Amino acid sequence: MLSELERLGTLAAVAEAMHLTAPGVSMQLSALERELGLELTERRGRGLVLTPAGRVVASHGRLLGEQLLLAEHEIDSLRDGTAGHYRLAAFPTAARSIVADVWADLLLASGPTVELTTAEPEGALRAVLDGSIDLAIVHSYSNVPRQIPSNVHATPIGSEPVQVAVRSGEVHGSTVDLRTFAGRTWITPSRQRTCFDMVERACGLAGFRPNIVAETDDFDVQLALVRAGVGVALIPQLALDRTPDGVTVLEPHTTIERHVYVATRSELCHEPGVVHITEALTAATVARIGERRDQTRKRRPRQATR
Amino acid sequence: MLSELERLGTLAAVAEAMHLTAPGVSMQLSALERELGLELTERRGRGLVLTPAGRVVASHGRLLGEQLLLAEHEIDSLRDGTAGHYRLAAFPTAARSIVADVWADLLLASGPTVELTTAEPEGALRAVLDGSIDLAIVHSYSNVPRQIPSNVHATPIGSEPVQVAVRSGEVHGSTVDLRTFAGRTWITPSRQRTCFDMVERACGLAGFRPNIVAETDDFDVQLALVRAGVGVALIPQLALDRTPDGVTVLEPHTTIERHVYVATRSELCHEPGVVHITEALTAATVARIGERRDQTRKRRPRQATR
DNA sequence: TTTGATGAGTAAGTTGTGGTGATGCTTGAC
DNA sequence: GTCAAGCATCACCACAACTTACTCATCAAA
Repeated sequence: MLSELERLGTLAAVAEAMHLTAPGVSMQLSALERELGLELTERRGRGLVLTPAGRVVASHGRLLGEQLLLAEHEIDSLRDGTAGHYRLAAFPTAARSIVADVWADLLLASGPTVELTTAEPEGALRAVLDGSIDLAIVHSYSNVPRQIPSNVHATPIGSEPVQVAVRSGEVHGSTVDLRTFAGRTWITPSRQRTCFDMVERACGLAGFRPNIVAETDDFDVQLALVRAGVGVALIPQLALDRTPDGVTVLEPHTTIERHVYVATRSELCHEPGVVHITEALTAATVARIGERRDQTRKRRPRQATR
Repeated sequence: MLSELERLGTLAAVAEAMHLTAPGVSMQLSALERELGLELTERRGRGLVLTPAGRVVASHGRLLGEQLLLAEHEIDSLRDGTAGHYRLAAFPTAARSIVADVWADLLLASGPTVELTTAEPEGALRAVLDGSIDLAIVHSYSNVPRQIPSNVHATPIGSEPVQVAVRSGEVHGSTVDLRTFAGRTWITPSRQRTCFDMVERACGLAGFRPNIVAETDDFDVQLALVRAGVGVALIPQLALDRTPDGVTVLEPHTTIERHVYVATRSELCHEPGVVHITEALTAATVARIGERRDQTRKRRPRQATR
């Protein structure tokens, strides 16, 4: 009201501009003067003008109004998913590939913002359940089904093949039977990971137990060890984008897929912002793993339930 | 409320923190959700947690709260005169001397801020009357009484002597009788100024009419003309801080004083901020004109009235 | 499994703020 | 001098915000 009064000069004009009556405005202003213990207006002729103090208060009022307008605008964008802030957890390989890709797009598009932590699927799903995380990027191997809690919704965003990494020159051809490596030493993820189970089961299906000589969750470390001739390893496609020279990647005869999902609490899964981010992640995953996989992928991963 | 809820986790705790009852808070929040068309909270066990949208709204609420707090703080300072914003007019010589001095102090002290325009006393007083200026620094010569409008209050902040400026070598000694220059050519302010009347009356009192060959309100220009030997001039002390070489300044036998006032509308004259600025201006004037004048000044300028 | 404690949500009742309309007073224009 | 414009005050009304009382859900301990 003060700000309008400064602009319009008379209380009657302010009242009209604000769709009120003059007494209403008058009472509001005198109430404010009483409350603040300051003279804000001063009669000049038939009109009212602001005192210096009134002008200061008016400018604060304008500032508050602008802030409120800003808030309203962002809240409007919240409704259609073009704004918002989400806490995202992703397993490290996804974080450094698809999340990094999407993040750049989000920054450009001034869409929703995210806050990233890296976590293995087990921990990420727990965090989704207890509410400390809004979105989790998790994975599950085709030979190690993952339990998804009942009130968590997992949207598949892509699948990638698991490949065999061997020292260059050891094996020829582009595909290979795992049996070939029955007698070899193996490099695997650490035992508490489902990635470890994936390796164990793949070898089991091929009829042998792997002779494990190194355990690490860092696929870059695994690749370095493979290169050094320490052993062989099963490594998902996404982690192979920086395969060092001296390491050859082969497709196993028995395909193993790693399915990637975006997991949220069921209540959130239809939120426009979540949908928006999920779509962006899907696009990034497709771009990373490539259309090529769309043909080879026989069984499209369906929504995982308990 | 949302912000507190984010911090405290339960609605009951929020209610207690805000000295309300739980249903009150509950109704407020559900009203907000209805109004915005967004789910802001979500039940988790016995408590309530914010949805991602809720967190965004909460952060806007916090921002608004901070802005409001800032406003309250400044309004508090408004009451004791340590904040505020005032529109100040000053005659050019005062603007470049005492106002410039005070401005630096105000910036340092984070006290009230000012907005300066330069104006000759006539215009400045008109602006004070019509409200477009809060404070005016005006002057009046001891031999040209100035009309101060009835509802304008003028506080004297200092007095300065008017000196005779002549080309160096023309006259010897430190004081001089104006009669000496009866036959000389004169440089004066322009005719519509009271400064002009001051010169005319001073010469009249000395028994002659000045032979005016140059009119300019800029005392620096007057000094340059004096130096060039165009004529002599009567110049107030404040304008003499940069007397060029080749110009000698003499005290006339009949003292002429220029009184400097801060003029405000009567309603404003006791406002703490106005008092604060007036005091600062007084201090700056004393510092400029010097304590020396306090002795020579016989008649302390009293508050001017109609 | 039952039971009690804690907490969210709903319903009904109360209060006080924020507004309107009528009226009186001041100011400025014709 | 008269009239219109505009602010302030008063009486009155409506509704938003809050309270109390109660119900229902959840969780922990017996």
